[in-house]
Amino acid sequence: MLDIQSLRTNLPFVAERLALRGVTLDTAAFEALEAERKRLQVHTQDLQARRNTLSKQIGMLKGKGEDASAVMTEVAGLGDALKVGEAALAELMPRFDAFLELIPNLPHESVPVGKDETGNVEVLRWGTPRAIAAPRDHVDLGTALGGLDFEAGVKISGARFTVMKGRIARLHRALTQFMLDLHTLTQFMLDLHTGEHGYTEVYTPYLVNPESMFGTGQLPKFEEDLFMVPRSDGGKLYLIPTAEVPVTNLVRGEILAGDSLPLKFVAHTPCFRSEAGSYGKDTRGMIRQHQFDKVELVQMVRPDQSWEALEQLTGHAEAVLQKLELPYRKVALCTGDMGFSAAKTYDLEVWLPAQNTYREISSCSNFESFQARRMQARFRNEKNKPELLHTLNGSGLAVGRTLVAVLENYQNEDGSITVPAVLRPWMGGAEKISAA
RNA sequence: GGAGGGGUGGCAGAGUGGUCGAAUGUACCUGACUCGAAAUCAGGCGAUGUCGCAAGGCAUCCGUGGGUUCGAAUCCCACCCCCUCCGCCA
Repeated sequence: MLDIQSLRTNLPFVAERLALRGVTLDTAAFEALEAERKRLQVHTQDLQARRNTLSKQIGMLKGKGEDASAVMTEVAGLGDALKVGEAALAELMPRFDAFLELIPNLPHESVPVGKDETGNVEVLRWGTPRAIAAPRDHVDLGTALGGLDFEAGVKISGARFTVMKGRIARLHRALTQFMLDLHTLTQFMLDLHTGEHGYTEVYTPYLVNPESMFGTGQLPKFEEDLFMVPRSDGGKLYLIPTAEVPVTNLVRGEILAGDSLPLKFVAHTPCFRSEAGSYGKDTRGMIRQHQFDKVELVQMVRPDQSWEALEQLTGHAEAVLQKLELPYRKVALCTGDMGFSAAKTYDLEVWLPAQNTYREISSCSNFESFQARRMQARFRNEKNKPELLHTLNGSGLAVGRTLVAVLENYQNEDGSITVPAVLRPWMGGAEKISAA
């Protein structure tokens, strides 16, 4: 959510920045709402003030045992006007809030201007794709190895669900879990992030309430992208589309001590996305699923440190790719391609030989105070006053897509997969995965 | 699921219809004392919104939402959450 003051005092600027995102701010509608709000609020609060003053007089008169009937008659005359004013305000304010809540964040000045993904700017390339003659994709490779079963996923749940088996499942676990078994790759990811990067591991609920979804910006605008679980009492829970939601909401409604920042969390969770509106996209393979695992990095920082933190956090995600020796590129999303809540986003795209292109495997964003304002997440600043903190997050990494990248980049001519050296401790020392 | 208890400021904890945004303690800030610190003493210290050039004023907030009343932290209704015990359960 944007700062309402910025709209009041600098509406043309806000509209101009939003226009870069392809969003047209209805400034006339805002000004009308604001004028109405001001008129009603001043009027109603004035009536409330008079009522309060007179009521206090009644209390004082009665305390002294004097007659208060004249004052009581006077205050009774305020009743109707007050009720009308309060009712009008109660009707207006939700409309006012709804208007604000649907406005996306303003892009940071360093964000390249563009209208869609073609406007994104490559910041760097790391690694050189290995020359692979006639590369096979992860579907062929995984199916041939008996480790990916797309038909089973369809039978059990439907399109965009996959079953993993055997050593591929273990490879995925190696890429995902920390302490479930003796050695896993997510343990490697989590070890890297908790050990070398200073993050605290958290385990969170996978079902969250609407307030949490509002806090990070998924609601109210993007409900169709979520899986909703109705409760017997009429309430709702949502399956998390990313660990960003439960982890960031850890600080919702809190006023943190200034010296507790920055907070850095890492969480491994499944992620659930309905993928509404992407019916024809990436229908083959594991690229776009309703359920996938992700290791997520989240930071809460002081406002003056969030831009440094974004570079740092992105570097942490890059380190995973570098240790896996997967070629990737780092892209600064342009104004027209950024998500609703982000002020700036870097995507990391990993090389996929079978697609002969780079595909998104991580998205790292600084939300500045946009989420914090929705969540009322604050810290005590130098003046001991509550101040909104800044939030950031990034995938470190999406595990399913990392598995795809490992299968495709480490494939051998005979269809076997070389296990990346850094993963072998979590694969029982295995150097290769081959058929039977 | 059953029975009981409870949700008040950063924390602890008073307050059961009126001068209560709320005693007190603690934390924190400022000052005094000190070479400095601790201790002690004095003063200050909630949040949000809003009006105003400013000084400052006003409104709202005592789990949430309704209601009663001239007036609600306090009374009524519903809901949420926490704690204790019993039952059930991985």
